[in-house]
Amino acid sequence: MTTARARRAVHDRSSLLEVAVGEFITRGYDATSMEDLSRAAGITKSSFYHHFAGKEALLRAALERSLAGLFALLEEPGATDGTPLARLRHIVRGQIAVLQRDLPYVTLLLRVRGNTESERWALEQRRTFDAQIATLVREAVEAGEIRVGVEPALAARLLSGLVNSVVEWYRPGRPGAAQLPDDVARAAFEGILPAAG
Amino acid sequence: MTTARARRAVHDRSSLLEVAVGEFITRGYDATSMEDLSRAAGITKSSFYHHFAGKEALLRAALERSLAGLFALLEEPGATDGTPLARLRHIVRGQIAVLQRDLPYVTLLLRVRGNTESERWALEQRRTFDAQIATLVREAVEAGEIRVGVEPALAARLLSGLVNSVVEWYRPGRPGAAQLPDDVARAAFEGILPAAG
DNA sequence: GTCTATAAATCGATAGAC
DNA sequence: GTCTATCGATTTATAGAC
Repeated sequence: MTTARARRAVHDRSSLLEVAVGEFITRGYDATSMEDLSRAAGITKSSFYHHFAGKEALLRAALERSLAGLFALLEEPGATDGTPLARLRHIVRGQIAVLQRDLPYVTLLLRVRGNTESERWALEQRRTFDAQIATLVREAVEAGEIRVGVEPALAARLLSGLVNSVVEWYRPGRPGAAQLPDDVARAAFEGILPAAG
Repeated sequence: MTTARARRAVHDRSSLLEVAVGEFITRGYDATSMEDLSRAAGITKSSFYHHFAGKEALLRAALERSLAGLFALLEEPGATDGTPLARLRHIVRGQIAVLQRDLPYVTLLLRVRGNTESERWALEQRRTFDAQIATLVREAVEAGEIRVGVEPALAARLLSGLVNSVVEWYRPGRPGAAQLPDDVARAAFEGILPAAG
C-alpha cells in the first residue's frame, strides 16, 4: 500500500524530479499543479516544498539536466575535430543518443515556451545550441562538402525539426534502438524518402 | 456592403479569435487567462464571454480552422490521383502552403497536448492525418518508387517533424515564400544535407 | 520529512445594469 | 455589446505541530 511506501524516506530530489517531469510531459507544465505533483509522488504539497523551492525550481532542474547533456555533446572530440560534415554527422547521431538516454528531460526541453525565467533561459540555451549547428552547416557548404538546395539557415532548422521529432517516436525498449542514431543521420543526409534506383 | 458602421464593430468572433490565437501561441493555452485575452482585445472579460462560451470554445474554433485546411488538402486531385510518390510530393508541398496561409492556427494545432476534450479531439484528428501520410509512404516503398533506409513508419514521423518545423522558421513577408513548398519537398526527398558532387 | 490548516492571489464563469 | 461586481473553485506557497 501507499502507506508503507510513504512512511519510508524514498523521496529525494532526484526521484521527485523524475515524477515531476513525467507529469509536466503528460499535462504540460502550466496545467500541472503542485497538488498534481504531490499526488503523483504519494506525498503532500507541503512535503514536496520541503525538497524543492517551488514549481519553477523543478522545471529549472529538469531543463538544466537536459541542456547539460546536449552541450556536453558539443565538447566531444568528434564534434570539435574533423571536417564540418564529419562533425555534423557526429552531432546528429549524438543528439539522438542523448534523446534516447534522457528522453523525458529532452521532451520537456522541446516543449518549453517562455513564460517563466527558467523557460526563457532554456530557450536562449537552445538558440545557442542551434546556432552552432547552423554555423557548421554553413561551413560544410562553403567547404564544398554538401550542396543544400535552400538557405543554410533553413536547412539547419529542418535538420532540427527532423532530429527533435524523434522524441515522439522513440520509446525505451523499442527494438532497433541501437541503430536509431545512424538511421536518423542517414535520413537527414540522404533524404527521408529518396528515389529508388 | 461593409459600411463604416460595420468596420467600427471590430469585436466580432473572427477578430477576437485571431487575438486569442496570438495569445495562446505566445503564452501557451493553459497559461493564458480570459483576463489576458480580454486585455489583449481591449474589452473586459464579460464582453469576451458575450462572443464565446468560454476559453475552450476559442481553442476549439481555432483547431477546427487549422484542421479543416489540412484535411481539405487531402481531397485535392493531386493528393488522390497518381502514384504514391507523386501524391506524397503534392501533400508535402500543400502542407507548407497551408502552414504559410494559416500560420498561427497551424502553430497552435502543433502545440496541443491533450488536457481538454477539444485538445484530445485535435490530437486524434492529427493522428488520422499522419496515418494517411504513413500509408502513402508504405505504398511508395512497396511500389518501388522510394527506398527508405528505415521503417516506413519512422520515415513518416521524420517527414512530419521536418515539415512541421517550418512553423518555427516561416514568417509572413519573408522573401522566398513562394519557393518554400518546393524547397522543403526537395529537402525531404533528396536530403537536407546531401553530399556534394 | 511528513503532516494539517490556511493565507493570498488568480482562475473561469455569471448576474444584471445600461 | 460593453460594463461593474462578484461567486466559488483552484493555485502557489507558508506556518507550525509531530
